[in-house]
Amino acid sequence: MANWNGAVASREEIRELKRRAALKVAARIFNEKGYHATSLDEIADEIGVTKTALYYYFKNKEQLLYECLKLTYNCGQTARLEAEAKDGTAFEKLCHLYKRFMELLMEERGAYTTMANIRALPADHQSELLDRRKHLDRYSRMLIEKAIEEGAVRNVDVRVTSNFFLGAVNWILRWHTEDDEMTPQEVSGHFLDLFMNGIVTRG
Amino acid sequence: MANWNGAVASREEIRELKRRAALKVAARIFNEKGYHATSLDEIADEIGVTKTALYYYFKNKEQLLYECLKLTYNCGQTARLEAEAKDGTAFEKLCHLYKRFMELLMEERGAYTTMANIRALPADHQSELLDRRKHLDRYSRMLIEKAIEEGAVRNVDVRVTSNFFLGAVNWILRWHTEDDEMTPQEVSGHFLDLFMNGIVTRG
DNA sequence: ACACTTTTTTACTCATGCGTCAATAAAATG
DNA sequence: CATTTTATTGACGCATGAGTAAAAAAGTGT
Repeated sequence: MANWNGAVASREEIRELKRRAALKVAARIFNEKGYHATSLDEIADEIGVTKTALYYYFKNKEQLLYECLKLTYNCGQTARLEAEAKDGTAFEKLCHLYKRFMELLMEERGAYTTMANIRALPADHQSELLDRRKHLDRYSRMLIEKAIEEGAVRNVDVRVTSNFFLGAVNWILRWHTEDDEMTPQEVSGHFLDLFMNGIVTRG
Repeated sequence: MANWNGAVASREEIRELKRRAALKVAARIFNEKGYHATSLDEIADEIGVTKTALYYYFKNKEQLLYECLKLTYNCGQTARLEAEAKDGTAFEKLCHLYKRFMELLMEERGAYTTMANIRALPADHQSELLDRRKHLDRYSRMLIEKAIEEGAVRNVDVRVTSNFFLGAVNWILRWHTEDDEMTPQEVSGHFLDLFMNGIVTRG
């Protein structure tokens, strides 16, 4: 057997690439029209295969949704781990958490932010994702509270503030497309600027 | 025929009340689970009638969606008209527009903010709502621009800023329920505070 | 060229859920 | 209390779209 030393993808790699590509297409359409409004035929058509081919890569439609949502929480988790690893003030960590979360979401085109559809998943996947969401949410609220104690952030309502920014972030994938004139870095920078200016303590 | 002088609702009024109640229930579930994930049976069950009864009040499921979305744009329109009528700076008008829009959305429990499902509507309703959305969006962007010219708002990117706040607002109906501990006024006040502090010019 | 595996398709089944129709119940009218 | 109008129901037709099984096609190694 020829060995191109990794220059040519192996069958396994090709399979994985196709899987990712399918996920990406699915996520794009989910973000545009919503999970339930999207049919597998539609996703398959877009890729250029028949629906049945998808079943070769994914167990079912729920699996597709589950993996898209998992990518979203992976973005959050990565951002959180980075923020935790960093040393600095809670305010700095908060900035890092949000900035990276947004960047990763926009870069990872297989992410899907509409959490309403978590309900469509079987119980075990559902609770797994809800737990991960809670984890991220708790961490972000904790940082806001600490940043208030530090004096960097004024005395805002943590719940309202958290939901405020979460909504703005979740909305991003609805209007920012892959070929947008603005890069993920620009958008996330701008968002962070708007948000942080809204909550910092003023001299 | 008895005339209770309006103290007792007439048949027409009762019919209208039932219609509104049905719309409210539908909107709540739409906001929770999404339009396509919601069945008419589910809505009917919640009200305590059968699906067929709904057809006595609404032409079809799309009609239900259309009216929920229309309520959303009515909120926006009302807020816009009030802002236009007010005299004052663009910044003041902007505050009024957003504040009232949020308040009305939360008060009008039949509103549904997930615009992705506009696509599910027939072409004429679709373009009507898209037009109304565009109208509101243009007005809000115009106010931001004017407020920048006035010097009240710093030189932010209008498109990004507009999407930032729109996302936060659209998300409200996902987490704020009718029996929330915070009133619509409190929530909208807090949101406006966060947003405006993020964009104002600093001395 | 041949056997064998991986990938994709064609042709189907089946459940869900929208929408309709005719029949019934409830309410108003005279 | 009979009659008509209003409101609601139960039982169905039908389209859509998820999911399956078996066959065909494409690819790989000998």
